[in-house]
Amino acid sequence: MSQLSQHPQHRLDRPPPPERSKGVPTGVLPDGSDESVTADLRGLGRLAEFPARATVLSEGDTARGLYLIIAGRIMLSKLLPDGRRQICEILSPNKVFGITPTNRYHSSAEALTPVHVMVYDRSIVDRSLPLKLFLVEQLKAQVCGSHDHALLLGRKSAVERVASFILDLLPAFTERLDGHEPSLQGNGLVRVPMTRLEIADYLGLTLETVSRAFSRLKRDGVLAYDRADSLMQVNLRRLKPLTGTY
Amino acid sequence: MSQLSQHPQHRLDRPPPPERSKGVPTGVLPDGSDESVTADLRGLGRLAEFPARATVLSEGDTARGLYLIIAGRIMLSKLLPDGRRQICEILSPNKVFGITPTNRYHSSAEALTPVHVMVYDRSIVDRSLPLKLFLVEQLKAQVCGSHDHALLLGRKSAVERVASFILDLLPAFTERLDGHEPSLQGNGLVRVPMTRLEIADYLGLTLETVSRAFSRLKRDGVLAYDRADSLMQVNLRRLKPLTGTY
DNA sequence: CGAAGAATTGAGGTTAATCAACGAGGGTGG
DNA sequence: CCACCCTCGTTGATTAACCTCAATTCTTCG
Repeated sequence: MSQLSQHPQHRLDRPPPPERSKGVPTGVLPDGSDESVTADLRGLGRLAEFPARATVLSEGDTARGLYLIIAGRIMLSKLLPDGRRQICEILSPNKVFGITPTNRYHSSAEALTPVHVMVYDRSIVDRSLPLKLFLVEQLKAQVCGSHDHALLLGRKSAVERVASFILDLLPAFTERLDGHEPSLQGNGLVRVPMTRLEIADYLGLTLETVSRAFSRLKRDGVLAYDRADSLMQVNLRRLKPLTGTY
Repeated sequence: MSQLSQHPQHRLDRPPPPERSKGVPTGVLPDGSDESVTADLRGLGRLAEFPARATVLSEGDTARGLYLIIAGRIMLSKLLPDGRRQICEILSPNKVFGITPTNRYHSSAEALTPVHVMVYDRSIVDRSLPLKLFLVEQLKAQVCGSHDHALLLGRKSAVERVASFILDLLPAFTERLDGHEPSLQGNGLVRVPMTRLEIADYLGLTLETVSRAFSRLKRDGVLAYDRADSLMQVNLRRLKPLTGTY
């Protein structure tokens, strides 16, 4: 009856999640980096590497500097005092994090895959014009991405959220299929790099609801998979209308 | 049974909402602008004014330029094809909108109050360094604000969302009350500048749920009000714990 | 092989949405 | 000036979606 105890699902003690997908060689960087865009910014910072699931920075920590993803993926999250978690963004190479208008980090950053990042001290950021100009472009994209995420969180149903999430997993394919392409995408496996709990925290759902949505999409023939962490087939023509966006 | 028909509540035909609070003289600019910060950027753009509820720009329109709020408030929103709406941000003076990484606007902007804005053509923005540097600072704040909003939309209950919203209405007071200040704030009225529907679209709820949350807070003695558009008293000490954040 | 975490699935409960009725406030026109 | 209308807001009854709790299976790893 307490209105404080509804959305939650996992409070407080959150054991460190182990690295996923042990069947795949780790240490391999999953995302290709776009060398050209950031090449001129390399000299200003220092390179750092983190294994999957490592915490790169924590909400509330004193902001040491800015991070630029060279390779791998990062997720940004925020916690409520009772342990409810919201994953706010999932960032790819060339995206920045550690953004804050104050002197403390506003959200936590965790490596979703093994990552390579460039770290720029605050003093460097303040002085480097190219870095700031780069920042403007990246922040524009991140603001728009946040708006899409707000629309998903505030107005989409569970299935719509999961369908949207899966579609976002396939950036290489979302550009195509504007008309009549092969509806089955069978390029081997599409990796699902997050656990059901992480997906749930990203989509504002519980892990059970995410699991049920996946099962439903599988049962309805929209997806085909054997393992939770990879999709063998994605029927885009049927998936897209389920996102609520099209 | 259709999973497409849950969150909605208002689809398609959305009649133009009339201006609120007819009892207050309009044309008066509600928010004071911080002249100092943006003074040096004034010469680059042109000033424009919009009455309350005017549409400043629409999602999907070709991006003509960038907008800086001088006075008044703007809300940014996105629509799903079936009419579900999410208000993504509510912006105050010195904030910018019309941000897009492409050549089309990514969300719509509507005046919540009468507004004064500076309009900067894209070509100007591309060339003006001071403008870009200002942009960086503002975008940092907006990214963090979007993260807070994601946490609210994804993980907070209806009452927590409304309590958080009300707390955000009182920026002049949120800084105080870190310890033991007067728990009743009786400086005349706190204006609620949005209709229940707009609040609902901002908080990812229905207008009925918002209304019930207000009623509950009133019944519980957390708020006191006679009219829906202004609060006579806000018990901050009791409101804060209801936001889920503290 | 056994343990531990992740995922799935089912049963039941709770929140918020939906559907509906009513009332208050402001504007308009007779 | 009053009747009417329209929108907004409130409140109640009901429904539906999602959460919670729980049991089971699967995978991975020691």
